[in-house]
Amino acid sequence: MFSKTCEYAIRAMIFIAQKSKTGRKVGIKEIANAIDAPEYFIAKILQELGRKGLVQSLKGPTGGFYLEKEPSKCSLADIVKAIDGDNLFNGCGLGLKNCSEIRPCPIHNEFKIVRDEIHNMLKNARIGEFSKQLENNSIFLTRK
Amino acid sequence: MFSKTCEYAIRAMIFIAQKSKTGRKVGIKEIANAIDAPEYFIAKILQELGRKGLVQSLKGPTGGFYLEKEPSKCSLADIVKAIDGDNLFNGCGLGLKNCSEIRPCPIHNEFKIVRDEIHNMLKNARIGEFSKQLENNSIFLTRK
DNA sequence: TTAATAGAAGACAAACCCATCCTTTATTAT
DNA sequence: ATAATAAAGGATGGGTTTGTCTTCTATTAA
Repeated sequence: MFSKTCEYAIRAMIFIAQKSKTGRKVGIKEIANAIDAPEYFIAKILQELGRKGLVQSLKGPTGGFYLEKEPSKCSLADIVKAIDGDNLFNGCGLGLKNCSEIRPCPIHNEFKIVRDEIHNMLKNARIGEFSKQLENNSIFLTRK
Repeated sequence: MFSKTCEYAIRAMIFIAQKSKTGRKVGIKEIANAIDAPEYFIAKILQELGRKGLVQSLKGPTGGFYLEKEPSKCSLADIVKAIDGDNLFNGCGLGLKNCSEIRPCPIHNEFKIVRDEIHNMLKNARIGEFSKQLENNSIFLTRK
């Protein structure tokens, strides 16, 4: 469904959103540890998310990643779009470039329905909405 | 959503199902041409589908690919499972190995809903059901 | 039986994704 | 000011996916 990069990105952003609520910045090592992801790799991913304006960062001691916008402003769909592009939300299920209403592939209509549901689900999921559950340990970001 | 390999596989199977209705076998070149896919590549893919028992073939003159089972027996879900595996139908949206009801990721429940809808959509789509529309030119398998 | 045909199988190449390392730059605490 | 800290940026390697080519094997038509 999502690329590995994108999965890490979503997990990292949810974690940063939680920590950012207290005004605290989080370093790459802490993030990598918390979401059980390769350190150097999420460093790269967060660089990219930073360039896209989805996350902010500060260098030096006490530096790290944080969110300047309300975490409620950023949806999982925003992250997916930034990393994997919007092919998942707009593309043809069978990979046909010119698939459209007037030139549909065999599963065009059925696929569009589920595609839109995925899109809505991700648009409605805001990175800030999981903080309490994370603290409760009722949801998790690690592999194991 | 699906791998390129899987997209080609679905398109090829739908095409073979259509041609197979007349009892005719179709060659790789004809398939590659009809679904606008790289010839050598779908050859490989069809080999794999053959090993999995989803398609039959015969070598030599008048040989080619065909379906011995009713095309209505084979669903798109069968093809996806054969090529991409069933991670799409069972896996965690955020790539967590141990994500489950009792240890859910943040989007576990919402994701499961759309995942199941995709699965049902693909289970209900049989490769044989598109033949008439293909002949009508009301649906298409080529990129352009 | 022979020649032509067409898929099977194996090897190989290019592109992309995933992951790691190293140097540079910015910031802070002292 | 200086040293320590932490992210940014560039380079690089491994693995998988995608795509191609060549040889082998099975089948058919003549």
